[in-house]
Amino acid sequence: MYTLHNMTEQKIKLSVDAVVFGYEEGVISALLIQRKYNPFKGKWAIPGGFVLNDESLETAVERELQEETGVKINYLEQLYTFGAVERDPRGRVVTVAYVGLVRPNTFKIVASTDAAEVQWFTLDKLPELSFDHQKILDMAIARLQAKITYEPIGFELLDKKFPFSDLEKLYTTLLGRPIDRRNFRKKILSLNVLDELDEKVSKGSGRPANLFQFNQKRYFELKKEGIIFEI
Amino acid sequence: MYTLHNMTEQKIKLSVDAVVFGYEEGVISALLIQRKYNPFKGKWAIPGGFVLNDESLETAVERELQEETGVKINYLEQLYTFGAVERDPRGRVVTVAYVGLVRPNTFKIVASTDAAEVQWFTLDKLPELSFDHQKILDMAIARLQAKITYEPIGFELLDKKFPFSDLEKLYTTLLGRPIDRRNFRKKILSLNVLDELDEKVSKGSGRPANLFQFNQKRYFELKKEGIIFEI
DNA sequence: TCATATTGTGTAATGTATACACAAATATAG
DNA sequence: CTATATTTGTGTATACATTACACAATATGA
Repeated sequence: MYTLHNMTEQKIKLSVDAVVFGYEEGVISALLIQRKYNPFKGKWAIPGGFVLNDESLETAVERELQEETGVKINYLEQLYTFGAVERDPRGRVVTVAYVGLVRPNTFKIVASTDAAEVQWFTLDKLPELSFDHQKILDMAIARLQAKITYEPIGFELLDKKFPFSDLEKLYTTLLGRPIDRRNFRKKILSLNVLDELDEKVSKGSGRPANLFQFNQKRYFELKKEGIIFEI
Repeated sequence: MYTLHNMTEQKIKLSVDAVVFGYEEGVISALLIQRKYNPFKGKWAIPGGFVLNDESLETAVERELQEETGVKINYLEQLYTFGAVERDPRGRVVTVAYVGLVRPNTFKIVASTDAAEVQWFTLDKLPELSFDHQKILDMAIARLQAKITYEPIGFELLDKKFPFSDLEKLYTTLLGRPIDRRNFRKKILSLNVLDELDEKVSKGSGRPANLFQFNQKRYFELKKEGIIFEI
């Protein structure tokens, strides 16, 4: 243990990184930047950067995402802190990793500051990543897959109003296995967190679908009563 | 985003803290230290300290625990990273918090370095804590309660060989609600991760109990096959 | 208007969780 | 030594939840 005054020799830098997931038309993607500078110049990485002295970790993540990619994050949660001694060739850098969810269709991604390029990569076609970012991304995927079964975070990836089939397709994709449509619908509706709207939408052929909307207020009420979301 | 060379102005210190739980005779306790120096001199806190430049976060936790309390940790997992700007009056300190489980009867706790005192506190009689440590402890309790229902970490708090009633009492305590003995036993045994030994133990009056032992190897095999532990 | 595509819906069978009571083996008190 | 108290060990019936499964309704496009 050291008191702070004789800890001036601590040379550890603190950064934040965010694995940002987006979903569109049955495909999950992660947002990556191409590094403009060394180390790993030209290689892909998850967006992130160093924390400023007077900003919280969450603020840092949001600022970096804004700066590097133009993304406006919809849902953000801390994932894990990676502190292996040799994870950054520049020196000791500990990074607090986050998972973010966004609706890709609500904005345009634009590379800036230290990102040469920003791009969505579908999870089955990821490029080689810098640092230990593959490990971080793997953990983020695992977290997302686990979490959608016990927290209603899937809605953060869909439009505010969505047909039930979108939700079903999202879960099929995320869980990587088929879902029985009838049972899934029954279960989700029995959770009482979806409002069925008086609007229909038809995409191409087939019977038009009713639109639904996640009722977050109702969810928090139920959560307070100890009623849990589980799929 | 900043590159490392112009980040020499980052003044953030990184520490680790550990909420260490122990269990004995139906009671869960947390290990706390009494601070020897300011800030919060004389007040209780969870053990921890600053990370050295060339050690991993886990190494730092184990070192600090050893230095301050003499504890040999049995199970350690990262909990959350706390980075609020004003959480430490000395300046910006971000801390990576861990949860540790130990068997209190396997060693003697001893205060040293910056701990004036080390003591086990049962969870219903916790003292006022320094910094944001109450928040950390609350989160640690929540994590422990949640985790014992889907990972076999309860065994880390018991003796290697234990009667079934110990396990049952542990779960009753942790979950804070009564458990049906027969159903609990059925469920745990059906998970196939306990070896029933040919040893009996009798504590006071009553029929002597058979001893059981957690078979970690078997657990990992089952986990690899995707068979999950759930209570 | 016919074929094709997608949404919307109920029931039976299976599996899982819960509720519940008494005999066996020991210690202790009389 | 016997009776009583204490703790362990065990099975079955019921309620509840999950799963499997098929066809009608409503649209588009040829």
